[in-house]
This record gives sequence, structure tokens and C-alpha cells, in this order.
Amino acid sequence: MTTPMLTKNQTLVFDVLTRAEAPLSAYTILDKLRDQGFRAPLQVYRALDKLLEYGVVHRLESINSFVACAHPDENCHSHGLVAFAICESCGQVIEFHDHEVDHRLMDWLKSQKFKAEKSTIEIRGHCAKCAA
Amino acid sequence: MTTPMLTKNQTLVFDVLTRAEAPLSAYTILDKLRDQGFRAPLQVYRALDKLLEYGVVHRLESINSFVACAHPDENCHSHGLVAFAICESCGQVIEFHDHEVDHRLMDWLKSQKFKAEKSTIEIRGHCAKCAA
DNA sequence: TCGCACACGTTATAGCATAACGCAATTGAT
DNA sequence: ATCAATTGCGTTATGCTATAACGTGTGCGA
Ligand SMILES: [Zn+2]
Ligand SMILES: [Zn+2]
Ligand SMILES: [Zn+2]
Ligand SMILES: [Zn+2]
Repeated sequence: MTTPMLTKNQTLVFDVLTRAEAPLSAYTILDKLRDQGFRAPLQVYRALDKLLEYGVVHRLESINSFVACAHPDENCHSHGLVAFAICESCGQVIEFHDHEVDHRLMDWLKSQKFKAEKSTIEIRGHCAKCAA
Repeated sequence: MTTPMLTKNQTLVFDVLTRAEAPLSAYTILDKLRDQGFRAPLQVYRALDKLLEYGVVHRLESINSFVACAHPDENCHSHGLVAFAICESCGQVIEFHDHEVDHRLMDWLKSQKFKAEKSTIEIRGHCAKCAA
């Protein structure tokens, strides 16, 4: 998918996520954008929906939060699964892709005749810095 | 972890999940147990917390729901990741384990010195029957 | 000019999860 | 036996996450 021009609200939400050092919940984003005129959750969720659709933002299901894609240039997401390591201390997220894992999972799904549409791979724990 | 004797509430919740043909949300479980005296969400969540701790129930992060473990005997969870294929049509869930995927992910995490604690691998799509 | 698609704003509501309090039963030292 | 700690339980209230439903305005092609 080629990313179209972002609207004002989409740009605001995307910028907040890009500047953040950890994933943000929709309501946290809302709070950060009140000064720019945001008033209701839907303004955030609608922007997020589009950003997710364009693939420039990811949703972390296990913590109900959102991050900007770490690999905006490589169009890596069209041909592989995305995985996340999430530090529960500092909140840092490492996004990574592993074709071996992809193929293995895809093979298994194929063997079950299961048609995959969305995937979630999230590992929670402690990053090198916080594992101390 | 060896599973201790379940309490009354834990047993009720576990039985509901065991009989269910698809994952259930905590509030759905609550509704199914009103006749047995359940009144508040916390009664369900507290039972679920224990059942999760004992490993006899899994939480599906991507759909805020819970399922009974499909492999209660094999103590498979202590030495490997658990993955789920979730059909968005019929709700059916297939729980599976793949050591190849485990090792590959674990190796990657090790290379990053990331200490994994919990993992979520969920594939949403359509099962063989529903893919039609 | 009409119709449509789309972004947007607002209010209300639905759905998911936990905090904080108190009580009762159990257990395990002292 | 007694006390303290733990655990399960029930209740009320609250907070967090997400969407429904309605209406407005703008741009654009038929
Ligand atoms: Zn990405
Ligand atoms: Zn960290
Ligand atoms: Zn299991
Ligand atoms: Zn199905």
C-alpha cells in the first residue's frame, strides 16, 4: 500500500507517536493533543484506523497501545509478519521481522487450510538495559 | 506448575470455558454464571487470574477473551510458546505449539539480550470450514 | 447542479478491567 | 489455644478502552 497524503488529524496523531519513546494508548494520545483542539476519543481512533491501514503505525494488542512503525521505508510488512519485543520496565519496543518464523507459521497454517489475515506476535519481558 | 485443587468459583469458570466452543469474554462468562450466584466482574476476573496462573486457561489478547487450554495433559507450556489460530467467522480457536518457531524467536531475543516473560502469538483469519 | 465519498466534530453508550473496602475461613507458627 | 498471615470471596465504585449514531462541511466527478 502506498501511503496517501495524511490529513491534519492523522498527521497530528502520527507525529505524537513518532516522537514518543514508548507505545501510547489512544487516550494518552488524546491528552497530548488537547492543545491542538482534540476533544473526543473518536478523533484519535479515526486517525489511528487510517494510519494502521497505511501500515505506518502498529497496534500492540497485549497492551492496548500504538507505536509508529520502526521500518517506514522498507515495505517489509507486505510480505512478512511483524513481531515486537516489549519491555515492561521502560516501555521500549523493538520491532523485528523474521522470515524463518514467518514461513514456519505460514506452513503450519497452510497445513490446516487456515487463511491468515492478521497476526500478532508480541513478547513481553525486559530489555537488555532493564534486565540488570 | 502443578495445578492445585480449584475453588468453587474457579471450577465454575473453568467448566464454562471447557464447555464453550469459542473463546469467551469475562463479561460473557459472568452472564453465564449469574444463575450460580455470580454478580460482579471481579468474581470472574479473580478466578481467571488463578486459572491463567495454573496454565489451564489462556488469554487471547487480540480479542479480549479466554479459552480453556487445549492440551491440559502435556505440560507443553513450560518449555515452549503457545500460538493460536482464531477464526473470525465461527470463533473456533486452534491452539498449537511449534518448537522451530520457539527456538527461532528465543534465539533472536537472546541476541538482543531481551529477557522474555510472556508471549502472545495469535493469527486471525478463517478456518478451513469457513474459508469456503 | 446533483450525488457521493470522505474527513471531521459531538454526544452518548458499550465493553473491558481494576481499586478499595470488609468479611470469613484456613493455616501455621508461637 | 491464640494470634498473625494468607487466601478466597462479595460488593460498590471507578477507570480505561472502543464504538454507535447523528450531523456538518468540503471537494470532485457525472
Ligand atoms: Zn513496522
Ligand atoms: Zn527496558
Ligand atoms: Zn495450552
Ligand atoms: Zn471458522
